[in-house]
Amino acid sequence: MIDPVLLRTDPEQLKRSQRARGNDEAVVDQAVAADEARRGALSEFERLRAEQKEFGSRVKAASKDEKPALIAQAQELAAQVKAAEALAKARDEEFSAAAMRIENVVVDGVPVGGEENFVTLREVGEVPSFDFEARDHLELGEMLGAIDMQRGAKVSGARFYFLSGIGARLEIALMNMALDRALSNGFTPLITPTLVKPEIMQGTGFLGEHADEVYHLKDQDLFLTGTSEVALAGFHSDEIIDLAGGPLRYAGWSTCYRSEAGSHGKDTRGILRVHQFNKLEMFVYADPAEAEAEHDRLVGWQEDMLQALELSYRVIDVAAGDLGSSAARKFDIEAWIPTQGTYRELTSTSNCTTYQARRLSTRFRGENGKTAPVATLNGTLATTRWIVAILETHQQADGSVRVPEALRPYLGGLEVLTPIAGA
RNA sequence: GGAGACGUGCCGGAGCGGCCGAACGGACUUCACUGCUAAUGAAGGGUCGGGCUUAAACCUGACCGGGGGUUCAAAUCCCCCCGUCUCCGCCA
Repeated sequence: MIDPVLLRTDPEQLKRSQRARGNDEAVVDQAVAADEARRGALSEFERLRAEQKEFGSRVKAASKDEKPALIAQAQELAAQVKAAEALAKARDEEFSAAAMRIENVVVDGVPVGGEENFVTLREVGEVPSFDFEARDHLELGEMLGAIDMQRGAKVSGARFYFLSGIGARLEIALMNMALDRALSNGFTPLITPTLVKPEIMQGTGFLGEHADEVYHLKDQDLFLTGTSEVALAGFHSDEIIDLAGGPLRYAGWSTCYRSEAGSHGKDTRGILRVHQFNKLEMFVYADPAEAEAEHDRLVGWQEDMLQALELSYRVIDVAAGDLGSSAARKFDIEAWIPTQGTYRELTSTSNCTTYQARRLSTRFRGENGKTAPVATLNGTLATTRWIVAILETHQQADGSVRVPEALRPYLGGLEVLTPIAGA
């Protein structure tokens, strides 16, 4: 939800943002008109309601003979109030619907345009090269007895898998390493619900353009979350939180579910794109004034992880047209995947400014003691997908995989993953 | 799954259908007193909107778990939903 005051005072700014995203800017004018209609209807209702209240006390004070006449008048007034209230409510809903169509105002400097218009901020690490034919992550995973797609498909269908043996350990190691780092950066760990109510799903904006990618349990009317961001954003909904001691940082550990509707035939091999995976997600509630600085910190912590895992990557500033409706800016970190000869997304971090918090009603007390919406930010710290980059980047000629030093403590000191016999 | 009780402000806890945005405690803020703290005394408060304003002040509406309804008038009466607690049963 955009700031309604901004809508009144500076609709041009909203239009500029809509244009940068490639969205319709007419919705801004529609929202302005709806806001006026709403306020007019509200004033009328309030005027009548005040009159009714005043009338009510006269009825009470009236003598027995006066009462019937007064009550008759009051009944008429009551009907008017009821009609005015219904109108005000309808106008308010129209305004909300119109305002919801406006997406978050992008931060200055975000590249204009669509998916292909991203700007590369930096490339880090040397792109790995091999003096042998590199194997892809699935081939390696099968040799190591780490990934079992066939049985995944047998049990649950396409895009499901088992992580077995060292594969299972590798994922846990990765997640634990991320968690340790999050803890040392002051994050509070949370293991979150992965089924949430419709209003929480709605509030986080995932029922917008991503609606068809979300699993829905019809009988219970619950949604399976595609990221713990959903539950983490809902965590402080309808609350006034205390940011006096700095931002509130949470690290959410959860399984994530994505239907991947519309991506048939894409990334069908291996665990790059799957229906279910694990993720450690950073989520921050911050003073809006600190949001951009915090966003940079989140990217920094993500880069620390990739560097510790000795991966080659680039950081991109995602273009306005490719941002989710809640995001004002988004940085993706993409790791080099040798067998694909390209960079693939391992992390994504968004600054949602106050957009998400306004919808979920999460506020804080500013210096003047007044409440104001907080800024929310989120970013990936580790996911199952990272295994793809790790296996491919650190593979050796015999199909073994060198374990990056930083990860070894989480694998009982293991230095190399070796293919299992008969694989 | 069955039976019952309950959901009021930051917390505890009252509340006859109109005098209730809500008694009374506590916490909190400010002021006074005290060498400091404590204690004591006094005063003050919620949230979200609308109007008028440079702003404050001011006027005004909504909000007593959520949503409907009855009534001239609802925290108070009725219905539905959600949540919490207790007991019984069942499964772990």
